Amino acid sequence: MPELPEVETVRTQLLPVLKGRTITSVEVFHSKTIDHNAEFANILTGKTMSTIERVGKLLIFSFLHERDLYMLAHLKMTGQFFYSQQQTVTAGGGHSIHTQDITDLPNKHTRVTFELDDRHYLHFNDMRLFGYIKLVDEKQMNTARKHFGPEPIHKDFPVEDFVQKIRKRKTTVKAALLDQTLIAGLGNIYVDEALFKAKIRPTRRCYRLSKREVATIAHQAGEVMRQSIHVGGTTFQHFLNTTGGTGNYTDQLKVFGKQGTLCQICATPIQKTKVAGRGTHYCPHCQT
DNA sequence: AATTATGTTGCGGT
DNA sequence: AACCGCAACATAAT
Repeated sequence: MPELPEVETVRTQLLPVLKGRTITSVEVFHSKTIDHNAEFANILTGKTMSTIERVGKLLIFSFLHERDLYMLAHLKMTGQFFYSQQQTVTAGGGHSIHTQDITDLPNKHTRVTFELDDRHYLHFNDMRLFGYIKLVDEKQMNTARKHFGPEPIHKDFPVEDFVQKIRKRKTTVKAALLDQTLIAGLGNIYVDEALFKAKIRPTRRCYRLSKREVATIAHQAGEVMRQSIHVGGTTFQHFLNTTGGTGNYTDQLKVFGKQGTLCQICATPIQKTKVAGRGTHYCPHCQT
């Protein structure tokens, strides 16, 4: 499940290898992925990549000398970008369970392949077809940006404003933290991890949280995502980075997927329940 | 072999 | 405006 740290990992891997590269051809294997845009390949062919930005879990690609064309990419649940070299000789297969053999691309889950002018390819794989890559103009790009609230990894995250907004909500704190317009970048994994570090139960009602508790949640959300970015994100089920490797934050998860194991702080078994319609993990002793 | 859980986002309805 | 439930999908597990 790519959340902010995983998408940022992809962005920082792609930027140096794609910047300045010209797209020489585009192959679309599944039309839904590109929003059924018949001109997708035509428009991109010959375009030179420049910046890659990330807002929440959304990637925004821009192109040299193109002020009114942007490519938005969302991985949703199972989207993956893979960067591979053109094959000149047949390579032997890898045997790892989790990592993808990058020489075996495109494969049955590849939805779009971009051919680059330096004998490399960029592949977009997406098993469940929720992800998308779409071309938009500047106005649409700015509209997409406005959808996202502030990011807790940012130094000037507006804590006071966040406290005010959160405390107006009637839902559980878990539901609020998943709302990308309120705070951007958290998904199911990092919400559970942040709430564990903040010692707050996911079922707590927003309006019953103290100002200090809300500020702590924002702080811990930033901490957990910054630390995850530092080690290349979390691979829980599907996430792989652009070279097919896994994220190393998986080893540092305290509650997500840890139901039945003992809390590292108090040795109480970690519980799993459903909150806000989502699988939710917490320590019943540490989190109150 | 049919059913269920998985998780992000956007939409319709309250 | 806030909130809820569900749809969009494919696959593994039951």
